[in-house]
Amino acid sequence: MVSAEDKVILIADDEPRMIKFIRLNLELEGYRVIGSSNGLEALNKVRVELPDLVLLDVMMPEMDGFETLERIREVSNVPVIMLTVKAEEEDKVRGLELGADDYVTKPFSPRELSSRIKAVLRRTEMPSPIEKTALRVDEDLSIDFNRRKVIVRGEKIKLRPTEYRLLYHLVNNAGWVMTHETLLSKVWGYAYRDDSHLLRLYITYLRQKIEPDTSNPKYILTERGVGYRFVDFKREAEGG
Amino acid sequence: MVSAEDKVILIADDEPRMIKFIRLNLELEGYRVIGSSNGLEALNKVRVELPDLVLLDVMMPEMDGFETLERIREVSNVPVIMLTVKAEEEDKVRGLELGADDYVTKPFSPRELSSRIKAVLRRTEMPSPIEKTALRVDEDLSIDFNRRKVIVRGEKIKLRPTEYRLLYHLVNNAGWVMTHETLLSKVWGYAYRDDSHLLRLYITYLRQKIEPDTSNPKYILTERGVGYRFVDFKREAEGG
DNA sequence: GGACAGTTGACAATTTTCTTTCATAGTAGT
DNA sequence: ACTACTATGAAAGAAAATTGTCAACTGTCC
Repeated sequence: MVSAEDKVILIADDEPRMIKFIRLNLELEGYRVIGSSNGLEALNKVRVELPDLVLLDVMMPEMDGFETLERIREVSNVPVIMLTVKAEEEDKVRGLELGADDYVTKPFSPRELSSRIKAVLRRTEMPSPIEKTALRVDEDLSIDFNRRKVIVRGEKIKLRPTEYRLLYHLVNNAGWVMTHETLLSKVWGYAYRDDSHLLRLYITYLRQKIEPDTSNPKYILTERGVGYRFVDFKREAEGG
Repeated sequence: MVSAEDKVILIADDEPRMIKFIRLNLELEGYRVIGSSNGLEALNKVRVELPDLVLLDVMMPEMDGFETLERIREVSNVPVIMLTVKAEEEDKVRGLELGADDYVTKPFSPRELSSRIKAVLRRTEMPSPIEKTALRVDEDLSIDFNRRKVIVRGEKIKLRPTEYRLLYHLVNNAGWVMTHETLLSKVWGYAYRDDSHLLRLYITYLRQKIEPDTSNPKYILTERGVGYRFVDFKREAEGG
């Protein structure tokens, strides 16, 4: 389904030549590569593009790699590999403590970078779901991703694997709009990113299973022309 | 947030610096850390200290990680994560077959180690050990894993060794979905993890022996595309 | 040999996935 | 308000994958 070929890698580096160099090599291996020239841009793209891995240059103007990493960690658990010129032990420790997954010192060979990426992806591929136990969306719907159980108005419902994966991505980003492309890419793989028919079909399936009123959805909301959004139940509950 | 409070982690590594590095990071997260510099020492401490998890370096003088793991398994079911320098596929297989719970390759980041530990603890924590006494699933089925006895509608039935092991893993994780891979790996060994045909066959055998109606199973439920799940009889009984 | 556990092969039944088609709802322009 | 247009939703069924079962084959132990 989602093969290694569908992995999206985000690079943040203020040196355009470095981005070009990395992009060239990674695309050869079948990754999809997104570039960004500063920390803030990278931070935004992490939210929007949901990359599978981030390469973060430590030395960038304005917002350096460490600060960027810190702020990425506030919104995402995406694996991060830090890039730096010197192998300062102190930098390394700091990066790792802030939640980096690995460290590569410049200059590096394409082979080295590639093998580090593979290693990190392999390690982090384990299910990183919403750790807790059952998730209570509201009194009518609760979802337990660990036990793979969805309860609708007191009854356990059956979800097919694809429906389940789609729901997972929607709920995991509750409150945020997921574009058609992103959802297709995450659930079916990058090659399906234009197949909006499929997405609509499975959205329908899901709604028929969890929505009380299909023609007036309260969980899976349509964002016309953009994508879908799962209701932000965490904030809704607070009443703010 | 999973509290690491009062979890005890035992490390076995002949490199004092590695122990120091791990200790530093794990204590920051609230674990209690016990070090040991060789396999024999680790084995003793497993018996005495009853740790919640063991980190076992593969390469140690005298008694290596595999042998240590083997001997630990004779006296304890404590979860074990193996540490090794290279991701040798062969080593990995061997470790998993001997009953390791996970595998981390050096060098690793604190973040990675921490998340692996959390994952393993979460996995191994939930299913309460059913060893103690005979288990009454419902009025038609009870199982005594101590005496290797299974009673179906009042009559003792005979299970073959493999059927028995399969049932054991299913019941031991009642309410949780066990993936094909996990079951195959636990029951037949890691090398069989792709042989889903075998699994299906034994599921059939088991059902024919314990289910009142094979075509509508009430104990062993199919989770299509994923694996199987033994009914969560503990919760079902409560009526929640 | 005979009994038994384990494994492999074949195949039908079932379920899931995807394609196609048509209907409907929303939007912009007039 | 009407029309034309686009995006979305729903229905039906073909195609593909998964699952359950029967039967045959292998090897071991007595």
